[in-house]
Amino acid sequence: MLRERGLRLTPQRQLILEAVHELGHATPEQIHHTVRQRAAGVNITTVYRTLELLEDLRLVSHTHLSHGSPTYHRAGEDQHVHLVCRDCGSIDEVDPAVMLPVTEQLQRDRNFRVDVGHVSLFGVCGDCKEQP
Amino acid sequence: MLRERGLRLTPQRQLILEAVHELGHATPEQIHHTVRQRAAGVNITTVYRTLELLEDLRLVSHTHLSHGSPTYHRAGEDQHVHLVCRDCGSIDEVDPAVMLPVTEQLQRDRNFRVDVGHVSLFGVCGDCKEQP
DNA sequence: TTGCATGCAAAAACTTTGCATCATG
DNA sequence: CATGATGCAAAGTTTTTGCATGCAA
Repeated sequence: MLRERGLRLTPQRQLILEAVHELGHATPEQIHHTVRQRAAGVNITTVYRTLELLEDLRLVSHTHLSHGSPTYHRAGEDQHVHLVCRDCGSIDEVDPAVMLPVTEQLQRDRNFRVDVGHVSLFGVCGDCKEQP
Repeated sequence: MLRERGLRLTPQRQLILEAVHELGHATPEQIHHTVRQRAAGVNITTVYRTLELLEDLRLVSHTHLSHGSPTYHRAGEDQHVHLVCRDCGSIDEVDPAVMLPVTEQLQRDRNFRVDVGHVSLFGVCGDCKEQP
């Protein structure tokens, strides 16, 4: 995909994409930390630049979970909806199919096409509901 | 509500809450700008601290729209779901009822309670779909 | 009068930019 | 070997913190 666009395949880019896959959901800083374990010299700047690039290529996607930095995750075929617990911060994933009734209705009523791979739903997870 | 918790009602807090209501969806900086038109001395620090407080009290809520600062909006009775266009940045609001099928299923299957007032759905609005 | 709230300044956290050097294709 | 990519340093943004002062109750 990189070469198609006249771009270069570098070790840094490979490592960063691998880290996103391994971590599931991670901030630029967490990704940087993971990459550094394999290649100590990689700069945080490169992480930011590469994440932006990978997002352009639709290889990763990001969402904002409550406060702080955005988190990046794999994108593409196996999209998923995020369930973010506002109490414990856990991130669960569900099949985007759960959104179908909503996306269809919004398509009909508002002519709005929801980007399902980008959805994060805030709330309270089962564990936290039991411990108020 | 403030007094119930032993907190104080100050002009700054009133103005900030008013600004959130007037603006609909606004970043801390936009809120600060609006508040300053009525009271020039109000500090951005106070805006941040007050928004956090008002969120605690469930009087406002925030969501993250793509990149940049979070946006704050009124919360409480008249909750709404946000439709954010990734192309033109417009923010539309819809009745949270559209989410009912999803929230019910997640409640059943995952024991996850969705905070409907906090939902933002990314996608492409009708206007932008016609102009690629 | 009490102590919560504010303003100010400074620090912290996060992200972007410019430029010389490196290394992919 | 041309030019896209990286590392470094520095600047830009956004948010948080510490502390003295101010003011609501």
